[in-house]
Amino acid sequence: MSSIIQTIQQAASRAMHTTYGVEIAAETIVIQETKKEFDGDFTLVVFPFARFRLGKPEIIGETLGRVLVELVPEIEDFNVIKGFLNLSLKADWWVSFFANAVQDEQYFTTNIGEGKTVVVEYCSPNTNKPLHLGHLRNIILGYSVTEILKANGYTAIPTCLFNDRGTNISKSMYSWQQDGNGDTPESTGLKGDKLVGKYYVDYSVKLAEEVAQLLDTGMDRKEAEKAAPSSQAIQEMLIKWEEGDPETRELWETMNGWVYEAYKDTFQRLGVEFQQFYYESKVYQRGRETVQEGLERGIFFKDDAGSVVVDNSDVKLDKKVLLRSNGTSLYITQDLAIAADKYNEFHMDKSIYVVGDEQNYHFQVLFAVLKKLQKPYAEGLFHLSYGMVDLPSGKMKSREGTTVDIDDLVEEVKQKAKEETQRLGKTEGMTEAELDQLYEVLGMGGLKYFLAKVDPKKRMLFNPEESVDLQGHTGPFIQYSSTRIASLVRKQAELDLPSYTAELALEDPLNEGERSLIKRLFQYKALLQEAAHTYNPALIANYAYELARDFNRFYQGPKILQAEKPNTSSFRFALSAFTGKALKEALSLLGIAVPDRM
RNA sequence: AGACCCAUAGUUUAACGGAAAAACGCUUGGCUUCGAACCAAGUAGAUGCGGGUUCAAAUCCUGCUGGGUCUUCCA
Repeated sequence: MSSIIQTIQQAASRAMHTTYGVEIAAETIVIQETKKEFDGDFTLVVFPFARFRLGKPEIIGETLGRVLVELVPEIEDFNVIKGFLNLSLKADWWVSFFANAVQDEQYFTTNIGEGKTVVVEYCSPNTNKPLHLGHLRNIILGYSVTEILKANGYTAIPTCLFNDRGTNISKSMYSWQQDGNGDTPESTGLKGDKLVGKYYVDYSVKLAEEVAQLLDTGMDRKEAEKAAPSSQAIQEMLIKWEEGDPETRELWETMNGWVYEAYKDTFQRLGVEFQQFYYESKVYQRGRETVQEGLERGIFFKDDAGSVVVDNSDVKLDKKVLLRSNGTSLYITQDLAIAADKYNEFHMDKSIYVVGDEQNYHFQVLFAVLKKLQKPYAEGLFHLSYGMVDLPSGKMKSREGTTVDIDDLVEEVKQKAKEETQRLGKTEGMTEAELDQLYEVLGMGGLKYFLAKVDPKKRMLFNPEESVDLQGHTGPFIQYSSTRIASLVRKQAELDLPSYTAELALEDPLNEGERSLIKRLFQYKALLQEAAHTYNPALIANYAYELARDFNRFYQGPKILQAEKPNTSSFRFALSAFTGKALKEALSLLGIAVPDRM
């Protein structure tokens, strides 16, 4: 069934042909939602027709409007303002649209991705510190994109890469060796990632001191950074690790183990689950094979120093080293191997990397290299790049320990949700366990929503005060609308209303609140598709807010369950219940749950 | 030095090349209740600056200014 919008486009195209004799492809005709300060449901933009020199847009609009009313039975009326032709559909059409939607079990899904597989890599931390606010934005994006793709019929596979070896973890290991006194998460009561992160910060502090001393002796900065004892120690440790030195490997396993254990908790609390994990330590060697292959095929070359290099100047990028002169691999080397691993395992059509925009260049290079190698998956690669999260105090730096830890943050918002809930006192009769669950859902909802509502590519400011706001354009606002609906559902069960069916005769005309709400629900599918095409969860987040606002207006209007006519009550109730489903669906795409009461 | 990204109300954010929209804040009004974490009303802008393309530019092109990132045999 073609949508009403396509119907109008096609009719308009025909009308322009018969009345003016001009050919305009239906799909090029712009139809948009009518702005709320004007009368109408959809607006056809007439300005572009001006190029046919047919006269004033107003006149064309009038003429076209008259023809469309004749041609399209769903259209009831029209008005023209400048070059905008506003069309109103018959109320009956909206009513029957809604009746169909209610019966449609597939209403909140599409099948545009059927038969296609997408691998989504996200989170991907260095295993030397706790996950922080930046990761949280990443996780919400990655999780949501995965869910949005699934809702559109794609097979979406969430994966996570652990950068589990190299200098970062070595710094924590070295510092622990020096000053750790055999501390463990158990002995200190610290979560494993925090303990390891503490030593990482300690290391940086110590290194800075050493460098400062060397600078005093007149050494220049670069030299000093290299010559510092701690720095030297890391180089040794890296070599020992590569050589498989048992003691080093054991410490590495142990400390990473602490971190994984802690991450598991955090992932669970956030509700994310990965289908596949990749470990830098397992693949970093294998990237070399790909590099070798490129070298043999003459796509890469060896420079004077003996390192393997690719020249990307043909695609407006620089030269890039792919393998060090000593034969060891680089960050990009391992990404070559992982890309291949993903393809071998999943034969995906698309592969998405959710990574911060500071790595834009890296991914340009990576994708360019894979294209040169003519890999079958090269065309489906996409870097979902997002902006950094800033704090009012400035940029987060994990080396300086100025990050906002996810676990701490969640506790903080949960506490705020608790205070607000208690202040409002609407939770009588709930058990301690239920209350705790509720605070968690609300706090998490507020936090996730705050991060999800901003366009991914934009840098965003995280103000701890505002982000845990519970009023206005927030997660709890939407959750609140949902609990109102849940409450209606409970009440309705006690009433004896006629059940809602498509045949139920409406005895009252559709009012403004009802109509706006149905129109908003009408947008769901198109929006879900757009979110999948643009990999943009913010579209869903903002839609959910608008839907909740429309519902609240409707709710504040004439009574739902106690309308004068029972059939009207049934209809309004069905509209509420369906809105509740839509809110729940939309929020679930963002990993946000809805409570029954709050 | 070069490349890329960003700049919208006091603040945080929206807006397929098509009528600049919300929230927070501030000022009011609405609970003898289908839940006031709500609703309604008021308040605020020549979309950083200058050109250009277009019937139409916050959006595209271009030159500035300001902020950020990258261009390392770091990850």
